[in-house]
Amino acid sequence: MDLVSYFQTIVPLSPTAQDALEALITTRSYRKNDIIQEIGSTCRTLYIVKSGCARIFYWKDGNDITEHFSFPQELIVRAESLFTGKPTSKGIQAITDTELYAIDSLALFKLYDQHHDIERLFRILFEQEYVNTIKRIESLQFHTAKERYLELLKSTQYVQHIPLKYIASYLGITQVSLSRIRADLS
Amino acid sequence: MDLVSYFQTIVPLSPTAQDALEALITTRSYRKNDIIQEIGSTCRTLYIVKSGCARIFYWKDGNDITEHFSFPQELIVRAESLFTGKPTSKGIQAITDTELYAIDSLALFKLYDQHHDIERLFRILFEQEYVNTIKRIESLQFHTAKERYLELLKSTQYVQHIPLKYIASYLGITQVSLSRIRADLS
DNA sequence: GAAAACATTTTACAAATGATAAATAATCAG
DNA sequence: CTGATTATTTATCATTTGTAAAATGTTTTC
Repeated sequence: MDLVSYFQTIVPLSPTAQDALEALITTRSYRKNDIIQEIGSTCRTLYIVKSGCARIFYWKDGNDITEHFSFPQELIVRAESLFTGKPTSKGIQAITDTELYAIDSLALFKLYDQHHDIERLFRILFEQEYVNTIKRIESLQFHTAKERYLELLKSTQYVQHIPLKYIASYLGITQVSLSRIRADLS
Repeated sequence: MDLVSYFQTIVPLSPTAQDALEALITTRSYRKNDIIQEIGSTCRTLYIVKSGCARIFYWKDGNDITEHFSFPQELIVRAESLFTGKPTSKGIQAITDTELYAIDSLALFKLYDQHHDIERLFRILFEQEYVNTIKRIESLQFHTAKERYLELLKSTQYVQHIPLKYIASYLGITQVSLSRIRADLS
């Protein structure tokens, strides 16, 4: 499905809003492991996954930490930079070969002024992200690592394409620990 | 400071928007430990703390878990219910004697249609909440319990009024474990 | 296809945290 | 004020997770 059509399922958009938004959307392709946005940069582009999957990651004490995975139709944005205009110590990387829809953030924010419905659309999209993030906190706060792993497995078939080391840090545990959990399960 | 004046520091509001918003804001007082919103209810009111502090909490396996603390000038809202219209297994409780600004959510959403600037104001307020939540994930994902406790201590002086059992579950550890951490620090 | 690079599992031991119960300390209601 | 209730600390032991290093498995590159 076309991206603007998908947006229409969330908020009805006026024809001019549709056109204005359409004009901003480009498609970009990345190979497995490509860096999509560099660590330390400022977010100036919103992405939505068209195909493949990608992750938000950062370095902490010499370890590569995965903070977030995105799969088709999902946003992938370093929100703490997008909303503050400040650089972030996080980056975005393609996990598999990946196609993304890209939207320039400054151009989008200009559209907010002219098109109330576009601002509303992205308000709602980010509200949904916010709710997902709250659920993630529940999970990190009071589920065991094993429970969190099983939850992730259920969430999407794409998990099988993701290297374990990425999954381990996403779950907040070491690779060794995840390996033990997997050994226990079989 | 008056709440609408505070809002103006975030987004300029037209005089009619100011009046419309002002008309929605009421003040409510609660005594320590009062339940502000019941577990299982649907969120129909946004609150902003005027004085005191409050928490969002839920029950998990017979344990009372604190998910969030709010202090003066901060929002306290069960977002997963506000944005979905569905009931939530979370509640809101006053930790100390507390005064809240209250805004009816359905009335607010109606104002969104008439006042682009009001929708923008709350878009930005919730974007800020979203960013805070992302920071919380970083903290839960890769800081030790001791680091998370020290971080919380730094964040606000109000922490001293909060019972340890609430703090422990907020940090994702048991009360006993938090007690040990405190013993280590002195 | 073989060497090199990278990913995952296993092992052994240390440290952190959980569970339970009991001991103290602090707060509240009459 | 005093007993009752609630909150916090301490102790013990079990479990989970971390760290480091080595072994094994898989993928990539030439």
